[in-house]
Amino acid sequence: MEEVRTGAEYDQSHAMTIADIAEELGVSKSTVSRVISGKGRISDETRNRVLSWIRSHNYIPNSSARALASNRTYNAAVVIPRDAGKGDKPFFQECLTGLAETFTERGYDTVVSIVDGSDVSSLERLVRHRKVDGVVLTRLLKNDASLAFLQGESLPFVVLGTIQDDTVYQVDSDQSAGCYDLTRLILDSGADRLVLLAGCRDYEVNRLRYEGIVQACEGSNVTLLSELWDLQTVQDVSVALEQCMPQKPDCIICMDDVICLKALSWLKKNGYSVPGSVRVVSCYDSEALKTHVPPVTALSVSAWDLCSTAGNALLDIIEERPVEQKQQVGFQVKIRESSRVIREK
Amino acid sequence: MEEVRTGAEYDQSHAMTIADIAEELGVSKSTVSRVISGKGRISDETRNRVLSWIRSHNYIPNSSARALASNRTYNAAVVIPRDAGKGDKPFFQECLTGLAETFTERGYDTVVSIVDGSDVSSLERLVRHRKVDGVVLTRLLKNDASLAFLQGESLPFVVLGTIQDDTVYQVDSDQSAGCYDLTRLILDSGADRLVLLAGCRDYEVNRLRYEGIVQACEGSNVTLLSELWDLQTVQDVSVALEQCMPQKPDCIICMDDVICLKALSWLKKNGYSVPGSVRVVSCYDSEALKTHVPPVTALSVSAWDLCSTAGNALLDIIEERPVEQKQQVGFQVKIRESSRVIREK
DNA sequence: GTGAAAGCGCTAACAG
DNA sequence: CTGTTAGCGCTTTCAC
Repeated sequence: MEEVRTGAEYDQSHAMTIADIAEELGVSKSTVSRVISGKGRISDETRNRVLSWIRSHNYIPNSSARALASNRTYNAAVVIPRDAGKGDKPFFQECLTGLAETFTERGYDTVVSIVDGSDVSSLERLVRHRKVDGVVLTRLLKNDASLAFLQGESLPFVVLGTIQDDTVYQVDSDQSAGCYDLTRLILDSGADRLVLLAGCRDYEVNRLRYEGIVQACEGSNVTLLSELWDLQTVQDVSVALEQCMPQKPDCIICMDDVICLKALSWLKKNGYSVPGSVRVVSCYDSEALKTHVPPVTALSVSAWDLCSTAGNALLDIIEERPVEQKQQVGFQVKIRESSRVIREK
Repeated sequence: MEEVRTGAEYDQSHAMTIADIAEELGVSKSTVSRVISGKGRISDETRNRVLSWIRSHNYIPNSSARALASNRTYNAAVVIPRDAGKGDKPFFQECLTGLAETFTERGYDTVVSIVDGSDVSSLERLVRHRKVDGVVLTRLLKNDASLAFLQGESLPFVVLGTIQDDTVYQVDSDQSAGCYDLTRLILDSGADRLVLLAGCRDYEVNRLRYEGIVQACEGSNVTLLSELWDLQTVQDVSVALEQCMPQKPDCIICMDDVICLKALSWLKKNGYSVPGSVRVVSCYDSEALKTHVPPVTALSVSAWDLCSTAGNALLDIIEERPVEQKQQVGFQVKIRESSRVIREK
């Protein structure tokens, strides 16, 4: 039974095919194909014979052939912004890991596409070459080029984040609600002189966070002392703080962990203690904030939840299962030292 | 010329094929195939006719078909440890970005495989399904399971890191030499009471760093006051420091940025100033170290150099160009505040 | 339940 | 230089 190909099993170039299996087992190729795909009726006996042969010979089908014939690659793409290297590092890392894991579990492999601002050529190639069955976008800009491109193609995709257009599948934590809660927490504990240190206005996520913050403030008839936008560099943050610290804020709201860390570093250098002279909170949690001295109060969303939801949604769309257009995952306000009330007002 | 398929160009399911092109242009499929692949002789006229048709119709070949026929997927895999989420984050992120960029430039797409310790099943599937033409491993453990698996397959691969076996393609910075230089620097500026805070003994890279450190010490007839290994958690590092600070070291060598940050945090909490009461250096640089207060002296290797070298090496192997078995990229000792000499001895 | 046969879209000898 | 002819390995009607 095995004399013909002995030893050849280890040679990639002479890998077995369903034809080999069919021949050895005295059945037809289609029969073998059927038991592999699980489609069509097969007698238990035949199925078992084929399956056990496959297992014992460690057969794995050639996916290019399968892709060509079935028009399905069993690959899914995840799009990562090139500048993930700066800034929100852990988040995209976790996204990638989480998505890859979800895909793997369901028999798909993960292709990455790094896009740089509006240059989505790598994504374009991937999609046009039909190398993937679907795409998940891990971040959304205003006028997002990847989004625009994908909307023009007829390929399933889901975005991590929130977007007005409800023809696109999206999963997000409720950023507004989260920031609302976080801000409420601050306000309720007596703060009323708030400043906001924010990042790039182009990010949809920042808009949503802002919305939540402002809503909470309005609810308490508080207005932000200052709001500084488009903070990128250490320099930017320093300038922003120099500008707003004279206003004697009692709490600084940072829109993400990166800005927050820069702010904390400036505060320390300039002799402000946290939370003694000013309290600090962040709308995005990270390891660094957690281990900071003092630990920083922050809004925490589980990238893993986000990704497993998004990944499964994508595969469901691909496999034509029903999927909700808009899904949300939970968030948590992690209350830590940096927002402690030192002196009651 | 376009009347037949008007509008169909936007429909993935009716994408054009070389057969369509051949027909419309009155040439044969192989002619079209030849101009696309650039193989074989074609008259300039024919080539231009085909090329301009392709461009104006925005034709892109179907890669599954190409893969099946040519036995080449134009995909390359990068293997990332699952626990990249904890610890060395930026490094793997940069690796992925760097490799993806290199691959893209040369017409390949990037497939990721997250492996979890010795569970390399996702890599196995990828390789056995023949979904990639080659693999780069971004980290090496002692008895690395991915390595072992790949050595059994006849698929090109290159590893980031150093390994004894010189049948495997490898690219690395000279970790030993780098750590040697770093340690020398410390010793030459008068330190002689050194302690080492180290991570997992299983990492080849840690062994190499250790080697360099020890060599430098021997050159100066200094022995490490203590060396603490397998430090993972904040807790581990605290215990380690509680144990070695009573020995009054004048410099703490941390094997990587993660350990270093934990150490710095402990030192601060426990009233030690850096570099005042003790100097601190790290064998691996990171953004956090650079922006730390004070900035930390560290050995810096450019993940980007590493990756572009490794990525190109892999593709060269795949495309059967000559490649050196072992390549090294440079490193730099970034001298910063944390190792400043406060009181000359 | 199973088999025969016709592709999927591209590549690669082999002729001319 | 270009066309003809087989496939690559799997899926998928359509018969039996």
